[in-house]
Amino acid sequence: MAQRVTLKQVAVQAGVSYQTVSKVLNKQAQVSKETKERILEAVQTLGYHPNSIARNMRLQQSCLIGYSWAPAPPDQVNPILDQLLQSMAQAAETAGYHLLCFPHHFDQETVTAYRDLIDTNRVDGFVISSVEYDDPRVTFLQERGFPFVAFGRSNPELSFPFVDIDGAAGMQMVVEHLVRLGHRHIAALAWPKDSRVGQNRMDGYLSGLAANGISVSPGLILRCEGNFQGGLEATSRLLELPVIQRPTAIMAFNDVMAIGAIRAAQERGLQVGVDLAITGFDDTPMVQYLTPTLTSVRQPIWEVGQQVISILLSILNETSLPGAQVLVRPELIVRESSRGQSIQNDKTKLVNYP
Amino acid sequence: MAQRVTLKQVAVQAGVSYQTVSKVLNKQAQVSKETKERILEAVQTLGYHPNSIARNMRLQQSCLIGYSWAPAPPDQVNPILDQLLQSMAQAAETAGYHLLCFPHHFDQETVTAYRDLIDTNRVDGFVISSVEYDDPRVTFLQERGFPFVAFGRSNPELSFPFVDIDGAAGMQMVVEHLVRLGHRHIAALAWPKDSRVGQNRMDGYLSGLAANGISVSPGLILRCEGNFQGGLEATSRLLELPVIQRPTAIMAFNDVMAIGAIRAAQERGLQVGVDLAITGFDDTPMVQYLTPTLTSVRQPIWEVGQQVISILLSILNETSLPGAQVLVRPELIVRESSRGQSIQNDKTKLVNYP
DNA sequence: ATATTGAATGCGAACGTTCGCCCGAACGCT
DNA sequence: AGCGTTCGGGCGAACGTTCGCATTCAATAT
Repeated sequence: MAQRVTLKQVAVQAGVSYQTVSKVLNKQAQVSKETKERILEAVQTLGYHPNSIARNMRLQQSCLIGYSWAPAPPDQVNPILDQLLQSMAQAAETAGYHLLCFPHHFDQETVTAYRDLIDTNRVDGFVISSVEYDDPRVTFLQERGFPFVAFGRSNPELSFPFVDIDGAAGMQMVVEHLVRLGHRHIAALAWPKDSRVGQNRMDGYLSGLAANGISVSPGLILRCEGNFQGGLEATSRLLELPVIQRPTAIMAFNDVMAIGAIRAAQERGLQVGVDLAITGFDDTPMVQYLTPTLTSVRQPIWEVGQQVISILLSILNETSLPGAQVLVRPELIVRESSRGQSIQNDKTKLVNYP
Repeated sequence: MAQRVTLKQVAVQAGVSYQTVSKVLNKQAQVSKETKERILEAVQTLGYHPNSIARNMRLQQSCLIGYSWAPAPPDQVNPILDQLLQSMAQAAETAGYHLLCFPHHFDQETVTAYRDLIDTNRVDGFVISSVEYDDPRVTFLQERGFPFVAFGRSNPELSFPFVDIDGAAGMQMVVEHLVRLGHRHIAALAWPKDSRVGQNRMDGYLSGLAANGISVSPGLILRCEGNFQGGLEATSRLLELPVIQRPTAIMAFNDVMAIGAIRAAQERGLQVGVDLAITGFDDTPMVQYLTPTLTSVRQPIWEVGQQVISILLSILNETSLPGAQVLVRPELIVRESSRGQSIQNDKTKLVNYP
């Protein structure tokens, strides 16, 4: 491996003190044009690159942003992880920052890993995701006064910078879409009450119904686990209701529940999209290849990643409005499962309500 | 934010020089029992944690492992990213290392990002994945003599440390399985010839046939893009062959192609799993919820992550056998699409050929 | 009694930067 | 001619560690 080139070697080559080289490179000094050129030339020929560890040492920062996430359960895949990481990494890189990814620990206290990274000065800030009510990470980081930005909200009374998807708006779009198709009996496959994201989507479902003058039928709201089995069983129960109470449309709170719902309907010989509308949430890439293709709500993850990093960087540079809170609108993707058309495999229509 | 505690403060508290504190903490010195206890007590009460930037500065290392990956195309999801990252991050953490994730650049020369990270001393080593023939990263890192481990092989003549899935073995398991069910006309939905992974899987397909005394029918090998559309169109062509040439089983080189194949078969009114066997590769979590559920090959990603990091760490500690090359066996997951049974949704049988 | 060991600890130096202060020279002004 | 101002650049210091060598003191061997 080539020996590292340092400031001093450049300085010798250019015949100046090494501190002057540093000044030139940081564009902050008043140096004559000639010496400046001489120095830059020496930098070129020697192939000098600043040692970031030494810079970090001097500047008392690491230029690293910590990020950790809960792994997806084995029967599911995290549909946004790839894009979120790429987006955040890209936004960070342009500012000279990088992402430090650390593993999620179920067993021990969650905040331990965060504390260690702070105590050892490894990171300058955090991005946290999958934020829940009374999230221990939020309270911990707030107590320590350590910079962080959340992807997702928490308790309304807690005030901290976040970026979140407007899940309520997304659900409202779905309701709107179904109502236009003539549906009035719209069921919801919801999550347990302790889910913050679930509550947000529920709000959208309810306000969507209200906005269209539809009264809520408690029997059409089923709370269950957000997986295939949950969607399957809940839908089975819905389809056993007396005809007059039975829903003509089912809104699942995520895609994998919708897939369970489709299976339940098909087992009863129903043609999804014709006899019964079913919608999902997340727009997992594969749902466009289901039979029928699934109507879902797509989250603008790239934008979330950009915003999260942008806010965090402004906090780190202390150029921030203290409590930036951003909501981004998702996008409704209408497909066969809610359209009542015959099945075609290559048509996907994008509808984005403004 | 609390003022940072340094070695010197601990030293003052314990009444020794700060270098002695360092020695105690690194367990390398001969210090008396009493002072050792006094120092450790001071460390406790002051809450001292070593500043990792300063350590890195002194030790001329960053304890960071660089990792970058090509994002999945928009209609697909990377089924292994989550688990691979968690596995690598976990393995790294136990050795005091962390993952530095940087974005993939399509436009510029791929190695630029790698070069920058090396030049600025940001990372101690790399993990690279999606390795192809004549991969520029391999040649670049070999030239620079910079530590790295690959997830995936490249040209056979290149010698570097890697961990790879034995894709050939996986495909052979599939052939074996299909032959036991009585299939003799087994088609392959393959990838373009420049794909290293594709070639590896093709080898397994061919040797699997040979091992069972089945001669290769060139008409049953179709090369196409590894996406839904590719699988759909290739399967359509296969199903238009004269009955005597038509395959009774189709092995797709990945899951999303298999999904396209299923669609093509269903459009012709075939019952997949009964009239025609179809298999995938990767065992993307969602394929267990397809109709019919999909037989696929599962890759032991957790193990890959552990091995990759373990090898890299041994290189960094110079305790390595120079060219560790590890193959891990995948696992065949048999489901309805190749079983010829009526459709049931909750039965998944695992078969792992030894 | 003196030389030889060994343990326990102190001390200087270095890793590669950045920052602020200082100093000399040149310049323009009264 | 004297004085303040600006420009160009040098220099010391510090960030918090770790490492190797020097030093002290007591114990043992000669």
